[in-house]
Amino acid sequence: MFRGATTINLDSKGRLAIPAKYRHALSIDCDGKMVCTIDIKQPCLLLYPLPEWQVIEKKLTQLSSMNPTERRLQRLLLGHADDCEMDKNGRLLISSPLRLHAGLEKKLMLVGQLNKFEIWSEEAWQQQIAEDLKVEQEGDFELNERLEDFSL
Amino acid sequence: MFRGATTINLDSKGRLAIPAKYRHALSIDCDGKMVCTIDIKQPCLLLYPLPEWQVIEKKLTQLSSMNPTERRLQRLLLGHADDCEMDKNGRLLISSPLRLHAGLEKKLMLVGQLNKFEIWSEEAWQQQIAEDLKVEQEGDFELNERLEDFSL
DNA sequence: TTATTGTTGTTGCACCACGAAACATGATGT
DNA sequence: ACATCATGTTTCGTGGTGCAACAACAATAA
Repeated sequence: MFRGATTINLDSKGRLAIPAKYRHALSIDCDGKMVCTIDIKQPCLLLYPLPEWQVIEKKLTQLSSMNPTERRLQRLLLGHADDCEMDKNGRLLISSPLRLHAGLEKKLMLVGQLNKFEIWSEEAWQQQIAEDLKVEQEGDFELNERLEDFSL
Repeated sequence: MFRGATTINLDSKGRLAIPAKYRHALSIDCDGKMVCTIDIKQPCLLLYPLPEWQVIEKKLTQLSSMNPTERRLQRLLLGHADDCEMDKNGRLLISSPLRLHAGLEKKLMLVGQLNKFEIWSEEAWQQQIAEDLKVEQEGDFELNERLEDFSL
Protein backbone atom coordinates (compact mmCIF):
# COMPACT_ATOMS: atom_id res chain seq x y z
CA MET A 1 0.00 0.00 0.00
CA PHE A 2 1.39 3.33 -1.09
CA ARG A 3 1.25 6.60 0.81
CA GLY A 4 2.57 10.11 0.61
CA ALA A 5 3.58 12.66 -1.99
CA THR A 6 7.06 13.02 -3.45
CA THR A 7 8.44 15.67 -5.77
CA ILE A 8 10.35 14.18 -8.67
CA ASN A 9 12.13 15.56 -11.74
CA LEU A 10 11.64 13.94 -15.11
CA ASP A 11 14.94 13.41 -16.90
CA SER A 12 15.60 14.61 -20.44
CA LYS A 13 14.01 11.47 -21.93
CA GLY A 14 10.81 11.77 -19.92
CA ARG A 15 11.73 9.09 -17.41
CA LEU A 16 10.52 9.14 -13.82
CA ALA A 17 12.77 7.74 -11.10
CA ILE A 18 10.62 5.83 -8.63
CA PRO A 19 11.55 6.75 -5.03
CA ALA A 20 13.68 4.04 -3.48
CA LYS A 21 11.16 3.33 -0.75
CA TYR A 22 8.65 2.01 -3.29
CA ARG A 23 11.00 0.05 -5.50
CA HIS A 24 11.20 -3.13 -3.49
CA ALA A 25 7.45 -3.41 -3.07
CA LEU A 26 6.96 -2.85 -6.78
CA SER A 27 9.40 -5.56 -7.81
CA ILE A 28 7.65 -8.01 -5.51
CA ASP A 29 4.07 -7.07 -6.46
CA CYS A 30 4.42 -6.90 -10.16
CA ASP A 31 8.02 -7.41 -11.19
CA GLY A 32 8.16 -3.71 -12.00
CA LYS A 33 5.34 -4.00 -14.53
CA MET A 34 2.74 -1.27 -14.30
CA VAL A 35 0.03 0.39 -16.33
CA CYS A 36 -0.38 4.14 -16.58
CA THR A 37 -3.55 5.84 -17.78
CA ILE A 38 -5.34 9.14 -17.47
CA ASP A 39 -7.63 10.19 -14.66
CA ILE A 40 -10.91 11.18 -16.23
CA LYS A 41 -11.93 13.46 -13.38
CA GLN A 42 -8.69 15.31 -12.80
CA PRO A 43 -5.75 16.52 -14.83
CA CYS A 44 -3.43 13.80 -13.62
CA LEU A 45 -2.30 10.27 -14.45
CA LEU A 46 -2.99 7.03 -12.61
CA LEU A 47 -0.30 4.42 -12.19
CA TYR A 48 -1.32 0.88 -11.26
CA PRO A 49 0.75 -2.19 -10.51
CA LEU A 50 -0.23 -4.65 -13.23
CA PRO A 51 -2.33 -6.96 -11.02
CA GLU A 52 -4.36 -4.02 -9.74
CA TRP A 53 -4.92 -2.80 -13.26
CA GLN A 54 -6.10 -6.19 -14.44
CA VAL A 55 -8.98 -6.03 -11.99
CA ILE A 56 -10.13 -2.81 -13.63
CA GLU A 57 -9.54 -4.13 -17.11
CA LYS A 58 -11.71 -7.12 -16.36
CA LYS A 59 -14.59 -4.83 -15.41
CA LEU A 60 -14.07 -2.82 -18.57
CA THR A 61 -14.31 -5.88 -20.80
CA GLN A 62 -17.72 -6.61 -19.42
CA LEU A 63 -19.13 -3.31 -20.61
CA SER A 64 -21.11 -3.23 -23.82
CA SER A 65 -19.49 -1.51 -26.77
CA MET A 66 -22.95 -0.57 -28.01
CA ASN A 67 -23.79 1.64 -25.02
CA PRO A 68 -22.33 5.11 -25.68
CA THR A 69 -21.51 5.84 -22.04
CA GLU A 70 -19.78 2.55 -21.49
CA ARG A 71 -18.00 2.89 -24.76
CA ARG A 72 -16.74 6.31 -23.70
CA LEU A 73 -15.29 4.84 -20.54
CA GLN A 74 -13.48 2.16 -22.51
CA ARG A 75 -12.16 4.69 -24.93
CA LEU A 76 -10.85 7.00 -22.26
CA LEU A 77 -9.36 4.44 -19.94
CA LEU A 78 -8.17 1.69 -22.25
CA GLY A 79 -7.30 4.08 -25.01
CA HIS A 80 -4.86 5.90 -22.80
CA ALA A 81 -3.58 2.90 -20.88
CA ASP A 82 0.08 2.31 -21.44
CA ASP A 83 2.38 -0.45 -20.20
CA CYS A 84 5.32 0.80 -18.21
CA GLU A 85 8.14 -1.21 -16.76
CA MET A 86 10.75 -0.13 -14.25
CA ASP A 87 14.20 -0.29 -15.79
CA LYS A 88 17.26 -1.59 -13.97
CA ASN A 89 17.71 1.78 -12.31
CA GLY A 90 14.15 1.92 -11.00
CA ARG A 91 13.00 4.44 -13.58
CA LEU A 92 9.99 4.33 -15.84
CA LEU A 93 9.25 6.02 -19.11
CA ILE A 94 6.00 7.96 -19.39
CA SER A 95 4.82 8.05 -22.99
CA SER A 96 4.58 11.46 -24.53
CA PRO A 97 0.79 11.46 -25.05
CA LEU A 98 0.35 10.84 -21.34
CA ARG A 99 2.88 13.49 -20.38
CA LEU A 100 1.01 15.88 -22.58
CA HIS A 101 -2.34 15.06 -21.02
CA ALA A 102 -1.16 15.78 -17.49
CA GLY A 103 1.01 18.72 -18.52
CA LEU A 104 4.16 17.08 -17.22
CA GLU A 105 7.36 18.86 -18.10
CA LYS A 106 9.98 18.75 -15.41
CA LYS A 107 8.76 18.89 -11.85
CA LEU A 108 5.98 16.50 -10.87
CA MET A 109 4.35 15.00 -7.80
CA LEU A 110 4.07 11.26 -7.31
CA VAL A 111 1.26 10.66 -4.86
CA GLY A 112 0.71 7.28 -3.21
CA GLN A 113 -3.00 6.38 -3.03
CA LEU A 114 -2.98 2.90 -1.49
CA ASN A 115 -3.33 0.53 -4.46
CA LYS A 116 -2.13 3.07 -7.04
CA PHE A 117 -0.22 6.28 -7.58
CA GLU A 118 -1.35 9.60 -8.96
CA ILE A 119 1.07 11.62 -11.08
CA TRP A 120 0.53 15.39 -11.15
CA SER A 121 2.47 18.23 -12.61
CA GLU A 122 3.66 20.22 -9.61
CA GLU A 123 1.64 23.31 -10.53
CA ALA A 124 -1.58 21.36 -11.00
CA TRP A 125 -1.05 19.59 -7.69
CA GLN A 126 -0.49 22.82 -5.74
CA GLN A 127 -3.56 24.30 -7.34
CA GLN A 128 -5.68 21.27 -6.55
CA ILE A 129 -4.58 21.18 -2.92
CA ALA A 130 -5.24 24.88 -2.47
CA GLU A 131 -8.72 24.44 -3.88
CA ASP A 132 -9.47 21.39 -1.76
CA LEU A 133 -8.46 23.21 1.41
CA LYS A 134 -10.53 26.21 0.50
CA VAL A 135 -13.64 24.10 -0.01
CA GLU A 136 -12.97 22.37 3.27
CA GLN A 137 -12.56 25.55 5.28
CA GLU A 138 -15.73 26.96 3.85
CA GLY A 139 -17.49 23.92 5.26
CA ASP A 140 -18.69 21.70 2.47
CA PHE A 141 -21.84 20.02 3.68
CA GLU A 142 -21.36 16.66 2.11
CA LEU A 143 -17.78 16.40 3.25
CA ASN A 144 -18.65 17.37 6.80
CA GLU A 145 -21.29 14.72 6.88
CA ARG A 146 -18.84 12.07 5.85
CA LEU A 147 -16.28 13.22 8.36
CA GLU A 148 -18.74 12.43 11.17
CA ASP A 149 -17.89 8.79 10.69
CA PHE A 150 -14.23 9.41 10.94
CA SER A 151 -13.33 10.94 14.32
CA LEU A 152 -10.07 12.19 12.87
CA MET B 1 -4.63 -8.08 -24.92
CA PHE B 2 -3.99 -4.71 -26.49
CA ARG B 3 -3.87 -1.37 -24.73
CA GLY B 4 -2.96 2.21 -25.37
CA ALA B 5 -2.90 4.70 -28.21
CA THR B 6 -0.04 5.21 -30.65
CA THR B 7 0.38 7.82 -33.35
CA ILE B 8 1.40 6.34 -36.69
CA ASN B 9 2.04 7.74 -40.15
CA LEU B 10 0.66 5.97 -43.18
CA ASP B 11 3.29 5.63 -45.88
CA SER B 12 2.72 6.78 -49.43
CA LYS B 13 1.09 3.46 -50.30
CA GLY B 14 -1.43 3.57 -47.46
CA ARG B 15 0.45 1.06 -45.34
CA LEU B 16 0.38 1.16 -41.56
CA ALA B 17 3.44 0.03 -39.61
CA ILE B 18 2.30 -1.93 -36.54
CA PRO B 19 4.24 -0.81 -33.44
CA ALA B 20 6.95 -3.29 -32.53
CA LYS B 21 5.40 -4.03 -29.14
CA TYR B 22 2.34 -5.62 -30.75
CA ARG B 23 4.04 -7.53 -33.54
CA HIS B 24 5.09 -10.57 -31.61
CA ALA B 25 1.67 -11.11 -30.06
CA LEU B 26 0.06 -10.75 -33.49
CA SER B 27 2.27 -13.32 -35.15
CA ILE B 28 1.49 -15.78 -32.38
CA ASP B 29 -2.28 -15.13 -32.20
CA CYS B 30 -3.08 -15.09 -35.83
CA ASP B 31 0.09 -15.38 -37.87
CA GLY B 32 -0.37 -11.72 -38.79
CA LYS B 33 -3.78 -12.34 -40.33
CA MET B 34 -6.40 -9.80 -39.38
CA VAL B 35 -9.74 -8.41 -40.49
CA CYS B 36 -10.50 -4.72 -40.72
CA THR B 37 -14.00 -3.28 -40.89
CA ILE B 38 -15.84 -0.08 -40.09
CA ASP B 39 -17.20 0.95 -36.73
CA ILE B 40 -20.90 1.65 -37.13
CA LYS B 41 -21.12 3.99 -34.15
CA GLN B 42 -18.00 6.05 -34.69
CA PRO B 43 -15.89 7.40 -37.51
CA CYS B 44 -13.16 4.84 -37.08
CA LEU B 45 -12.09 1.38 -38.20
CA LEU B 46 -11.94 -1.83 -36.19
CA LEU B 47 -9.07 -4.24 -36.59
CA TYR B 48 -9.47 -7.79 -35.30
CA PRO B 49 -7.03 -10.68 -35.14
CA LEU B 50 -8.60 -13.33 -37.35
CA PRO B 51 -9.69 -15.67 -34.52
CA GLU B 52 -11.46 -12.81 -32.75
CA TRP B 53 -13.19 -11.80 -35.93
CA GLN B 54 -14.42 -15.31 -36.54
CA VAL B 55 -16.32 -15.17 -33.26
CA ILE B 56 -18.09 -12.04 -34.45
CA GLU B 57 -18.70 -13.44 -37.88
CA LYS B 58 -20.35 -16.46 -36.34
CA LYS B 59 -22.71 -14.25 -34.38
CA LEU B 60 -23.51 -12.26 -37.49
CA THR B 61 -24.38 -15.30 -39.55
CA GLN B 62 -26.82 -16.36 -36.87
CA LEU B 63 -28.81 -13.17 -37.19
CA SER B 64 -32.01 -13.36 -39.15
CA SER B 65 -31.80 -11.98 -42.64
CA MET B 66 -35.49 -11.18 -42.36
CA ASN B 67 -35.12 -8.62 -39.59
CA PRO B 68 -34.20 -5.29 -41.23
CA THR B 69 -32.04 -4.12 -38.32
CA GLU B 70 -30.09 -7.32 -38.18
CA ARG B 71 -29.83 -7.36 -41.91
CA ARG B 72 -28.41 -3.86 -41.82
CA LEU B 73 -25.81 -4.90 -39.29
CA GLN B 74 -24.71 -7.75 -41.50
CA ARG B 75 -24.52 -5.52 -44.50
CA LEU B 76 -22.46 -2.86 -42.73
CA LEU B 77 -20.03 -5.09 -40.94
CA LEU B 78 -19.58 -7.95 -43.37
CA GLY B 79 -19.83 -5.68 -46.34
CA HIS B 80 -16.86 -3.61 -45.22
CA ALA B 81 -14.81 -6.40 -43.74
CA ASP B 82 -11.43 -6.73 -45.37
CA ASP B 83 -8.64 -9.25 -44.84
CA CYS B 84 -5.32 -7.69 -43.93
CA GLU B 85 -2.03 -9.43 -43.35
CA MET B 86 1.12 -8.07 -41.79
CA ASP B 87 3.93 -8.07 -44.33
CA LYS B 88 7.48 -9.11 -43.48
CA ASN B 89 8.17 -5.67 -42.12
CA GLY B 90 5.19 -5.65 -39.78
CA ARG B 91 3.12 -3.34 -41.94
CA LEU B 92 -0.41 -3.76 -43.18
CA LEU B 93 -2.22 -2.27 -46.12
CA ILE B 94 -5.54 -0.56 -45.43
CA SER B 95 -7.82 -0.67 -48.46
CA SER B 96 -8.76 2.69 -49.86
CA PRO B 97 -12.53 2.40 -49.18
CA LEU B 98 -11.76 1.84 -45.53
CA ARG B 99 -9.26 4.69 -45.43
CA LEU B 100 -11.90 6.88 -46.94
CA HIS B 101 -14.52 5.88 -44.40
CA ALA B 102 -12.33 6.84 -41.46
CA GLY B 103 -10.85 9.87 -43.15
CA LEU B 104 -7.33 8.51 -42.91
CA GLU B 105 -4.74 10.49 -44.78
CA LYS B 106 -1.41 10.64 -43.06
CA LYS B 107 -1.44 10.79 -39.29
CA LEU B 108 -3.58 8.26 -37.49
CA MET B 109 -4.06 6.79 -34.03
CA LEU B 110 -3.92 3.06 -33.43
CA VAL B 111 -5.81 2.39 -30.21
CA GLY B 112 -5.60 -0.94 -28.40
CA GLN B 113 -8.97 -2.06 -27.03
CA LEU B 114 -8.17 -5.48 -25.56
CA ASN B 115 -9.28 -7.99 -28.21
CA LYS B 116 -9.13 -5.49 -31.08
CA PHE B 117 -7.71 -2.18 -32.27
CA GLU B 118 -9.45 0.98 -33.28
CA ILE B 119 -7.96 3.08 -36.08
CA TRP B 120 -8.76 6.79 -36.02
CA SER B 121 -7.55 9.71 -38.01
CA GLU B 122 -5.60 11.82 -35.57
CA GLU B 123 -7.95 14.79 -35.77
CA ALA B 124 -11.05 12.66 -35.23
CA TRP B 125 -9.45 10.99 -32.22
CA GLN B 126 -8.41 14.25 -30.58
CA GLN B 127 -11.85 15.64 -31.14
CA GLN B 128 -13.54 12.58 -29.72
CA ILE B 129 -11.35 12.53 -26.61
CA ALA B 130 -11.83 16.23 -25.99
CA GLU B 131 -15.56 15.73 -26.19
CA ASP B 132 -15.50 12.69 -23.94
CA LEU B 133 -13.54 14.55 -21.30
CA LYS B 134 -15.83 17.54 -21.51
CA VAL B 135 -18.89 15.38 -21.00
CA GLU B 136 -17.13 13.75 -18.11
CA GLN B 137 -16.09 16.93 -16.37
CA GLU B 138 -19.53 18.39 -16.64
CA GLY B 139 -20.61 15.45 -14.55
CA ASP B 140 -22.59 13.10 -16.69
CA PHE B 141 -25.09 11.47 -14.41
CA GLU B 142 -25.12 8.06 -15.95
CA LEU B 143 -21.36 7.88 -16.07
CA ASN B 144 -20.96 8.95 -12.45
CA GLU B 145 -23.32 6.23 -11.46
CA ARG B 146 -21.25 3.66 -13.28
CA LEU B 147 -18.02 4.91 -11.84
CA GLU B 148 -19.31 3.94 -8.42
CA ASP B 149 -18.82 0.34 -9.46
CA PHE B 150 -15.30 0.92 -10.55
CA SER B 151 -13.39 2.27 -7.61
CA LEU B 152 -10.72 3.47 -9.98
C1' DT C 1 33.27 16.24 16.09
C1' DT C 2 35.42 15.30 12.07
C1' DA C 3 37.37 12.37 8.63
C1' DT C 4 37.04 8.27 5.97
C1' DT C 5 34.57 4.67 3.82
C1' DG C 6 30.70 2.50 1.96
C1' DT C 7 26.18 2.63 0.13
C1' DT C 8 22.40 4.69 -2.36
C1' DG C 9 20.47 7.95 -5.66
C1' DT C 10 21.10 11.03 -9.73
C1' DT C 11 22.71 12.75 -14.00
C1' DG C 12 24.97 12.60 -18.33
C1' DC C 13 26.41 9.95 -22.21
C1' DA C 14 26.74 6.46 -25.78
C1' DC C 15 24.78 2.76 -28.10
C1' DC C 16 21.20 0.24 -30.38
C1' DA C 17 16.63 -0.64 -32.05
C1' DC C 18 12.75 1.07 -34.06
C1' DG C 19 10.12 3.90 -37.24
C1' DA C 20 9.86 7.07 -41.31
C1' DA C 21 10.78 7.77 -45.89
C1' DA C 22 12.64 6.97 -50.30
C1' DC C 23 13.78 3.74 -53.52
C1' DA C 24 13.74 -0.88 -56.04
C1' DT C 25 11.61 -4.95 -57.68
C1' DG C 26 7.91 -7.73 -59.14
C1' DA C 27 2.95 -8.70 -60.44
C1' DT C 28 -1.30 -7.44 -62.86
C1' DG C 29 -4.11 -5.68 -66.12
C1' DT C 30 -5.11 -2.51 -69.98
C1' DA D 1 4.74 -2.67 -73.56
C1' DC D 2 3.68 0.40 -70.28
C1' DA D 3 1.34 2.09 -66.35
C1' DT D 4 -0.25 1.09 -61.94
C1' DC D 5 -0.40 -1.15 -57.76
C1' DA D 6 1.45 -4.27 -54.31
C1' DT D 7 5.39 -5.87 -51.82
C1' DG D 8 10.40 -5.70 -50.34
C1' DT D 9 14.76 -3.39 -49.32
C1' DT D 10 17.91 0.19 -47.65
C1' DT D 11 19.16 4.20 -45.37
C1' DC D 12 18.90 7.62 -42.04
C1' DG D 13 17.28 10.01 -37.99
C1' DT D 14 15.23 9.89 -33.51
C1' DG D 15 14.17 8.20 -29.23
C1' DG D 16 14.50 4.60 -25.59
C1' DT D 17 17.62 1.90 -22.84
C1' DG D 18 21.57 0.66 -20.12
C1' DC D 19 25.91 1.85 -18.24
C1' DA D 20 29.09 4.34 -15.61
C1' DA D 21 30.81 8.30 -13.26
C1' DC D 22 29.64 11.44 -9.90
C1' DA D 23 27.24 13.46 -5.95
C1' DA D 24 24.75 12.94 -1.63
C1' DC D 25 24.09 10.80 2.40
C1' DA D 26 24.81 7.64 6.24
C1' DA D 27 27.73 4.98 9.23
C1' DT D 28 31.71 4.01 11.74
C1' DA D 29 35.73 4.92 14.04
C1' DA D 30 39.52 7.91 15.50
